[in-house]
Amino acid sequence: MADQHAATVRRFNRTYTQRIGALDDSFLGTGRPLGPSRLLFEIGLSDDDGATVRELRERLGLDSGYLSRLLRSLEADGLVDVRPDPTDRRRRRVRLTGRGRTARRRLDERSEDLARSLVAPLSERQRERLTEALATADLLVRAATVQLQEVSPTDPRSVAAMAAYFAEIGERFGFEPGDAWLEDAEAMTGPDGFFVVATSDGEAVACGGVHRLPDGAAEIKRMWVHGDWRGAGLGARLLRHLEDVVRDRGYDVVRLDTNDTLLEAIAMYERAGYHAIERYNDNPWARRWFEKTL
Amino acid sequence: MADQHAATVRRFNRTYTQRIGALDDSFLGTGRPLGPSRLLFEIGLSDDDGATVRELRERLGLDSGYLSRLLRSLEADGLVDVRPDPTDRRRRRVRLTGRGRTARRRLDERSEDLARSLVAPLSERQRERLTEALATADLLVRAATVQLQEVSPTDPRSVAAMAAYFAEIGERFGFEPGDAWLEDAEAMTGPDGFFVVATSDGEAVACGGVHRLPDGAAEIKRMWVHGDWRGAGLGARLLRHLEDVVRDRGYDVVRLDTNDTLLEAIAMYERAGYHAIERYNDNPWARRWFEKTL
DNA sequence: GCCATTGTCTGACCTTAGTCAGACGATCAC
DNA sequence: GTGATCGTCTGACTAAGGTCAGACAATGGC
Repeated sequence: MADQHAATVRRFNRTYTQRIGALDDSFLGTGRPLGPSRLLFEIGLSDDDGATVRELRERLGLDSGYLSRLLRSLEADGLVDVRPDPTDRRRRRVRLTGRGRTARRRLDERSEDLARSLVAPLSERQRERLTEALATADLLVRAATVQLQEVSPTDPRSVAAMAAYFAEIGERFGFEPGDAWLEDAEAMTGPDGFFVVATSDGEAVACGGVHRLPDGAAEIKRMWVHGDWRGAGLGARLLRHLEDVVRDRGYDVVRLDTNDTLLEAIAMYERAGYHAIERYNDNPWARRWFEKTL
Repeated sequence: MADQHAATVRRFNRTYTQRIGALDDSFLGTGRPLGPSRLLFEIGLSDDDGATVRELRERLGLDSGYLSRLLRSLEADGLVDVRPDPTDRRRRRVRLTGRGRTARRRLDERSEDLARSLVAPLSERQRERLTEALATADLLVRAATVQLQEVSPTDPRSVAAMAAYFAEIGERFGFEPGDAWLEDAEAMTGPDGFFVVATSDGEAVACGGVHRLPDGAAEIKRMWVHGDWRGAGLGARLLRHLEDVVRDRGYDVVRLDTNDTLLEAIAMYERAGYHAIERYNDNPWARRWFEKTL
């Protein structure tokens, strides 16, 4: 079974590398070599403020020296504009110039043409099947390659994730975190607590934290999955990961609370072996309480 | 609609290049750079006779000088054995040595591990969804990138395709081509006839020919699609292509015959606008006759 | 037997991609 | 204010990937 999955992935890899990869390289190479083209493409994805060099480095996974050189070549061609970030003058912000946007648009068109020419020989029904299959594969490959990492709850990624979390429950239940946020953050560090963020392309797509309850049990809090990512099994994976770390830290009981309208979350907790218990805290927003013995 | 297909393809491309492509490169690079590794891999796909240099060049799409150099480096490492082909001493046949097979196997294992590690974070159900999606995408991408080209009916690819065709109808209907094969081949060249082969990875996966009937109509013959490729729309595409060329050559009527057990073929002809007519030839194997006005 | 063609190889050459060590200014913690 | 750290850049270097023109032997067509 496992072998069959691997075999399919490998077969697909071969097909992809030969048929699309080759085309892809040629499409990006409109006069410019691949490196600069990819960079141009990536810069164009940023908002009006542009991107910092560091962001680009992470998104593209490039060496700092190499990236710097690539930027210089784009700058020499008048395609980008690099200037210090006013809030931190060590950082530099990169933005497309007018010419850069034009070049980027041309690249975009070439890429679009390429994609169209790939599906052109197919019938409409086949095209739909292919599109559906690729969309599924895309979602799952992204989900499979999400990075789970323990970071400080005050790390920008954590803050972004928790802000999204609070915005969401604020909208749904009128919940307002107030100052509790900061106190909690502190509890989720040190020897007893921790915080985990799942990132994809450097963006936080899920998070969850653990702190110690007065009676010595661990409590999972702030568990959140980005709306676009629900249904990809990310929640279950994150939960599993949190439990693994909790176990390593010597806990043997985990508790958590949730609202009774979050049916999918409740179902997931139950599938993961949690059972309902009595109210163990005074969280006004919570309606259901769960516990699991590790 | 069309834009949605292209957008999905592009989105997938981006995901693929970032997540799998990068890993893929690293996996193949076991000490050896990518080029030699891919070559090693490709040589290992051939049968015991090995592959000719030309075959490898086509399958990998490499420059002849470059390939020659790559071969030399593998040869220097004692991984392959290159010697003249006894039937045509201009050609050279490449075969893996014992060490080559070992190296190739190691590569294979790494690739397998990589594929497994990609799907590892997913649940079994997700793995199945991914596998299914990739298999579908694989088939359709292959189908979309099949090359249709007009070649002589005596070209090795044509001969291979027709041999497969005759073997198949021989098995199903006890049909024996006898000498008719050669005469027909001649009719499918020159100004009045032609022969088209569809190839994928250099292998013939479908074929079809056209010759002129005594009354001036065109007749499609030897239309065949490889068993593994049925259901991918290749037959319809080939038929459309043949019709296009037929029209260019100034014909305005096309006819063809088939056996009544080939239900799928018949359905395809009907979908393509062919209508049944009376027997117009003395082909003992035929039970149905069709015509289409272009 | 001759000439054109085919199949492969060699040498010379070029671009792209990427690494590494260190320089240098800006910022942060105290 | 100072030392540590951060963020970016520069210079020097290397390997990989690839192109092109021609050499040369084997083969096929006539």
